This record gives sequence, C-alpha cells and structure tokens, in this order.
Amino acid sequence: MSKSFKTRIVQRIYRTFLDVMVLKLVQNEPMWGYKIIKCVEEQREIRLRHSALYPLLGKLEKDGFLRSSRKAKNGRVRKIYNITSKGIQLVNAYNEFLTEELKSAH
Amino acid sequence: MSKSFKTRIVQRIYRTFLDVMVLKLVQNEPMWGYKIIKCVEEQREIRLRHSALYPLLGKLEKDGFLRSSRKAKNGRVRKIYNITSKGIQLVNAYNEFLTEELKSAH
DNA sequence: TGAGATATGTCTCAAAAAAGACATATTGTA
DNA sequence: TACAATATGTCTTTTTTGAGACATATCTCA
Repeated sequence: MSKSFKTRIVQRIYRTFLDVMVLKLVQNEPMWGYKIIKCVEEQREIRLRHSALYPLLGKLEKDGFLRSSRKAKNGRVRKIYNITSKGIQLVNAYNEFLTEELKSAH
Repeated sequence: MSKSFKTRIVQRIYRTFLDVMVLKLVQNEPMWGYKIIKCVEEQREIRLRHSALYPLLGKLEKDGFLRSSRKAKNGRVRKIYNITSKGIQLVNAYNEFLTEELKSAH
C-alpha cells in the first residue's frame, strides 16, 4: 500500500514550511531544539534531522522571528526559544493564506 | 518596502506545490500549458517558466493526475488538459490538510 | 562502567530543483 | 515582411536542499 496523498502533503509542507511549523510549535509553547524534534517526529510521521533544525533555529533568531535564552535544567543546558512579534506576523500570514486558499476552493 | 510575508508564502507554495496549483486550475476549467502560465502570472505575482511547466504537465499525465487531448484552434494546436479522479483526490487531500491546519491554529 | 538518551552544533557530498538557453512552428499585426 | 504573441518541447548549468557524517558534552539507568 502506497502512502496516502495526505501523508505526502504533510511531508512536503514540513519540508518547505519547516520555519512556519517551528514557529507555530514555539508559539504554542516555548521550546528547545531537541524537544521540537521529538514533538514533530511524534505528532507527524516525519523524520526531522537536527542538522536541518539547528541551523534553521539560528537563522530564525538572526532574522528576528525567534528569541532564545539558555536555561540549565538538571545540569543540561537548553536553549529555549520564544516567538517574537515578527514571528507571529509570519504565522498569521501563513494562516491567512490557508484561509484564502480554502475559500477559493469551492 | 520589502515583500509582504503573505506574498512570499504564496511564492513558496507555488514553488513546492505547483502540481496541486495546476490541478486546481485545470479542475476549475480545462486548459493548455500556455494559458496556465498566463493565468498564474496574471493572478499571482509569480514567474512561471514554461521549462518548469511542460515537463510537470507530462509527469502529471504519466502519473494519471491529468489527461490530455490535442485540439486545433485557428490552426494552432493546443494540448488541453483535464483533471482525472486521481487528480481530484490529490486536490482534496491538499484541501483537507489545509482545513486541519487551520483548525489546530487556535 | 558502558550504553542509550538528552542536548547542540558544523561540514561535506550528493541529489533535486530552478534558471535560462536551445529549438521549432504558426498566427496576427504594424 | 519583420516582429510580437501563441504554443510546445528539451537540455545544460547553476543553485539550493537534504542526507549523513563529524564533533562534543552531560545525564540516567542497568
């Protein structure tokens, strides 16, 4: 049995809009990289490599979509990311686009 | 003034989901390649190269998402594409995903 | 104490995608 | 008659993306 159309669509969205997917996760709850990977791989049947995520997180922070702070937890250092107002704007633009796409679908 | 977030989202969707965008257009009204390019470039502020579209149309037909028939109009030969039931399934999967994405956005 | 999990980061090479050229033919119009 | 528009196709080169390795450090549990 081949993978369903929807599964493939989800995978393609995560490939192309990983930035937006990450922003949405972090918007819902501030998180560190490792947990983002676990969340994505658990919720969706998607492999998210840390070599793809960490550089992206760095870029999102550099571009002002995220803000990070190092927090130690049981001796382990975590880099917790929070969404910025610019990040929220991007997520909103994405949602607006989805809304319009669906409206024109009928 | 930099391009708005939404404009960029639309461009990214057309880059990655050009197959679905084409299927949606053809579903709405059977069309030939040249007209698809004109429609996309007119409706959205997007450059769609024929060197990207024609091979894609061939692949979509080969994979059973589209069916074509040559029609002569004023001596010019057009290859009119129609969506198949498999093509409709893919568009539906895309719309279902968008619906779910929006639901989980709140 | 050794293995697996947690945690973050870079770097290189291969694969995929995009840009742009190469190629051809007809029609309409200035 | 020459140029722009219509119409469809391929091919090569460049750019981008992705997979997987390289690198390091701590914690937990058997």
